[in-house]
Amino acid sequence: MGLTKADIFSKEQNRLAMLLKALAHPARIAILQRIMISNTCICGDLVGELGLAQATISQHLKELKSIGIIKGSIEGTSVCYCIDPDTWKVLESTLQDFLANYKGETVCCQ
Amino acid sequence: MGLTKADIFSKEQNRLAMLLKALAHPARIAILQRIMISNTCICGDLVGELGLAQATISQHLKELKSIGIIKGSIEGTSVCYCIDPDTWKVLESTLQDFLANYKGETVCCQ
DNA sequence: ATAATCAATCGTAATATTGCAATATACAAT
DNA sequence: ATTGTATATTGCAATATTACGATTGATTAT
Repeated sequence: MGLTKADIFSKEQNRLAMLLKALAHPARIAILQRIMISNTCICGDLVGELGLAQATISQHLKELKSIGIIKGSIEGTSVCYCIDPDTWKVLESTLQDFLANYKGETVCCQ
Repeated sequence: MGLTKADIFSKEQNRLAMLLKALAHPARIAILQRIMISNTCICGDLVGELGLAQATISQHLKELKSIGIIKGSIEGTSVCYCIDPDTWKVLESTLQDFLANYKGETVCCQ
């Protein structure tokens, strides 16, 4: 069908899946790394650096913004994007909780 | 176009994106949580619990398996799936590295 | 051998994602 | 007002994902 049955999963499961989905693209990984390293970001820089068209990068930025991972503010003639600390904290703790469920190797599947 | 331009990104960026993509679905989150909590897993159990068709769950398991997050072995009449410790470690450390790039709030975007 | 059970695969429909050219919008400088 | 510069949006084509019914293959019980 192509439509995720979100209603049969918990709010937390859906939220984590959506956050991960927003991160699950090399261009968005690269964009976030770039924002984190320079501790600021202007879209135009990315167009030159990433090798993707301006429309495509704008679209990826929009996706990251819509889920709340980044936020942007107009900085003179261009737009400054940066990580949203609150969402980032949620992401970190949610991921940590998820990963922490793993208790190490099992006795089966050997 | 719909085809990710994998060649313009680094191996690490592509690998992380692919791992996250494999996790980025509520059904796969739920499956992994179930495997982790019970410390073992049989596909049939999931069919009853998740509310998805057997074919769909089998497909999600295949996806997790193909990226190496889980591995399966035949356990009598059914198949036993469990977390692959090696891939899990890679996932944990790669994610940690990625998240650690964030140095906290910036001075812009206020 | 036959039936029963479990999981994988195939085929297909519906929907989502990726990427970009073209265009639009917003603002600054002239 | 016009031109330039930066980003957003639209429209579209190509491809990927999600879901499931139907079928197949493999194993166990009879």
